[in-house]
Amino acid sequence: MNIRVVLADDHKMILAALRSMLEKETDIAVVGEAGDGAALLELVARTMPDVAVVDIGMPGMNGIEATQRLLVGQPRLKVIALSAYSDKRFVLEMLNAGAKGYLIKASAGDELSRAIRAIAQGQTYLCPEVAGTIVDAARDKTSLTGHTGVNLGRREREVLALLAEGKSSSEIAARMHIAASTVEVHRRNIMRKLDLHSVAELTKYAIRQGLTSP
Amino acid sequence: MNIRVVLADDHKMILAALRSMLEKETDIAVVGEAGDGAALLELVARTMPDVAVVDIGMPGMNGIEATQRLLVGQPRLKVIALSAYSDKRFVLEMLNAGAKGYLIKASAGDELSRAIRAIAQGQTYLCPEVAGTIVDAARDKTSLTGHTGVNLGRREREVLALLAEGKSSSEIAARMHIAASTVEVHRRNIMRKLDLHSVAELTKYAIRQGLTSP
DNA sequence: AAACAAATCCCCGGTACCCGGTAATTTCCG
DNA sequence: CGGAAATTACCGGGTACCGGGGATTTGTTT
Repeated sequence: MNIRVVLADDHKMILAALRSMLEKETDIAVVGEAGDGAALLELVARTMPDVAVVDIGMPGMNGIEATQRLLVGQPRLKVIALSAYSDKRFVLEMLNAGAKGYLIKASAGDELSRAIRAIAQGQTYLCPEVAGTIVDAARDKTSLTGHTGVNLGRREREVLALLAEGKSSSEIAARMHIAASTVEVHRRNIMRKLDLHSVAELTKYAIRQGLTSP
Repeated sequence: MNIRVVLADDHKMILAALRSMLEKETDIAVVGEAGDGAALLELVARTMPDVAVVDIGMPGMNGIEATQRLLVGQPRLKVIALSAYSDKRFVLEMLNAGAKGYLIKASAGDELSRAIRAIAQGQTYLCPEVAGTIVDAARDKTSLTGHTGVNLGRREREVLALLAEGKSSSEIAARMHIAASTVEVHRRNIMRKLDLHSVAELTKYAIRQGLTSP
């Protein structure tokens, strides 16, 4: 019985490359590809796969949000997160969202098929780099017991996205039809929540989150 | 006669995936993989391939610098740039560096093999998105005739990298053992040269250049 | 030698960011 | 319903960014 897999990434070429890598495995069948979160939701509902390999950094709906929504409708689906970064926040958020596996793109190529098989059997698979961050986080149990603390509000995400575009507070205020002072409060709350202290760090976080493109 | 190809990308999994995609083509042989610019130089000198597929965003030596150095030693080598972005500056810099092809990762998967065949026959291959930016640039011929205007000095690149890390001017000054005022001059010169006007834009540019990781 | 670019340093002024606190309203969830 | 969170808004202060100018040294090019 083949393991039915769908792939989600915003780069078509990466999708095609991952597909041909997985097609070499006789026990794995790639039954669909999606370029963004919305397409992934539709694809999963239609094809009912066993495993979804989801890139975190996708435009529009990012991988974390897509995973949350996905598992509401398809609780039996197994999700493997695929990301360029092993950032602690992403790992925890993605696992909290319900992902059963986490790989970084710097992992060896054959780790993906091994992860798929492990996850399909109900196991959890983390690549070594990520496993390290998990045990670190387990030390200060606050970050595992509660949520990660990084739950930005809808408006805060909007502000963050515009900040990362290079917009000034007043420009953002005009765009969002609120006072500049409010924009500043949002920014400061974002910085406090994420423990970041400069526009550069905010920008990089927004890029990792998929809120804007580099 | 097979086309001998080497691949360079900082993500091992992407390398493996691209390799298995290309191995389906009977007339293309992948003879090596490199994870950064230095490894690519060594690999090319050792294997003497026909074509090098180079990701622009690599840590350490980025794809543009690697391409320049590569073509000094191996003028007959054909380089295909592979990037997540179709930014005008990168396209022009990469082509000026000597690349014969430019693909974005959002291109269709089979474009890579088509591009490799075209380049191996001495042609030039640009994906549609990039071709558009080229003709746009051709309109104001200044950007094609002369250099792209983006020739940052060594110190300017150092400042830019630290700025994109979230460091303040005084922190950068301490790190580089120069006065804070000098750091500010560098920053302003960078902004003027690149026509960017905020730390967020500088950060994104630095990321695209591979000067820092998101 | 002269011309030029790069890198270094300083001054000034304006603006926007960064951080602190306070507080009202709306929205969401137990 | 009641509390928590999100969203809205303002005040004030310090610092750093942003843009303009000028000046010197060094090294390269012509």
